[in-house]
Amino acid sequence: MPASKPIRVLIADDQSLVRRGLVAILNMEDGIRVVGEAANGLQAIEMWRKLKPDVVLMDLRMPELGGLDALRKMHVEDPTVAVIVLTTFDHDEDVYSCLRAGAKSYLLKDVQPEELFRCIRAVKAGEGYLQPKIAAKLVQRVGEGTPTEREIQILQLLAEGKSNKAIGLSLHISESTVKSHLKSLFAKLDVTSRAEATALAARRGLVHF
Amino acid sequence: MPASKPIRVLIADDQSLVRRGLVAILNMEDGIRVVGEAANGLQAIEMWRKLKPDVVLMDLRMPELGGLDALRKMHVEDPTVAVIVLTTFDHDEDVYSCLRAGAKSYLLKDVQPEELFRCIRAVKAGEGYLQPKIAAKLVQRVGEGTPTEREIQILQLLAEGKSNKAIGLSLHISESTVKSHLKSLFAKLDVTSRAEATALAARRGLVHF
DNA sequence: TTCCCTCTCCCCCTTTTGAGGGAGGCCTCC
DNA sequence: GGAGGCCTCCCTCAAAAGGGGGAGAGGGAA
Repeated sequence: MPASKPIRVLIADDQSLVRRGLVAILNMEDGIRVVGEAANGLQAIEMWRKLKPDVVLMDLRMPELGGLDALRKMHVEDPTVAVIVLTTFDHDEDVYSCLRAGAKSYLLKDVQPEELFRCIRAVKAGEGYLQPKIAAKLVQRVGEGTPTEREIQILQLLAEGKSNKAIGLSLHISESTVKSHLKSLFAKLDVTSRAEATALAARRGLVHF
Repeated sequence: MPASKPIRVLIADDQSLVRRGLVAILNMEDGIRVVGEAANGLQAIEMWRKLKPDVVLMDLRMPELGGLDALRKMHVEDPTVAVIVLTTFDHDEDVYSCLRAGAKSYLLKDVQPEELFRCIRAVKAGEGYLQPKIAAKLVQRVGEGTPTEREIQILQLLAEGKSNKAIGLSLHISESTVKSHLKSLFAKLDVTSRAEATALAARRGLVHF
């Protein structure tokens, strides 16, 4: 029992129910201590600067400033920051973005408490921690064509029900160009219609409604 | 302080993190006692029969048997059953379905613990409990045309990227009929394209990917 | 430099979609 | 018995979408 120095954890989640629950669970575990709670990204950064916790447990969907942006800002200030993203959604796109932004781990909220403890300890030790489910997504990712920024932009407008012409007007490009982008986007997503593309975008979290 | 008879609560949620958190929070509150935990709908029904709790706190998305189906079965056995649906999503369709199925309340997980306690006490007292946000959805609901079963069915296939012809083949109806249904569906949803319909269906939870 | 990718735009062509009508059969509710 | 809703199917027709091809400009990497 390392009663010497408990791991100091900061929690960032906008749902107070989840926050309180996490506090209760983590504080029951030996060697782990919650030292702060934040309800949004701004608070999280602020408290992180003040408290310098060993590990940050961060939700993604938060008001004011999302977890991803908060993570990015922390990573700029301290590239060694130990952030575990803990979220309900396994939107592929979020996983990639967070890990690219320097997250040490990406956990789904259906994780077992014991695994969460293991993860916190691993991250505190400077290691990364990936669930097999998440790791599989990364493997799948390589090789697949990744949509470009422009394509995502068009996908967003498409999902709002806009026609190719309307999309072209919005982005100040010709309808032909829109169709051209959509052709390569459809190929990358492996879909054949805009309805299918919209559904897939919703599943993967490519666009945010 | 009613130290006399605490309200006996059963929790049904597949995420052990949430479950444990709820237990910790609820048990800290005077007059409320968690008497059981279930990880899916089947377990929930089983434990509900055995324990006869005063109040059931139920998540919707669960393996084996979802919260809605579990709620329905309980309601058949005991129409006075006191179920509070506690979920992350405010998909309009879920709200209507649950309340129609006999839920006494529909809470989002971003609820404050204090409001959760109030809700549990109200429901135990035989009252319903609706957050203003949820109540507003119900008001909005009336007057709007509600999609029929058939329309939802077609919407589902549409969101999978199927063409009208393919949808017709799937449902053993003519393409003309599909177009006919889509016309009234579009009017009800107030959209003009299938991509828009798909996006709206995703938001409202009309279809399940 | 050459190669590859992205973004931009164009052509051609067929198929699908969406909006307008209408109509008959089958329900249920009043 | 009607009224209204739903499901089924039909017609027409213009617009949109999607699949095939090509092509030039720019940028970054090998």
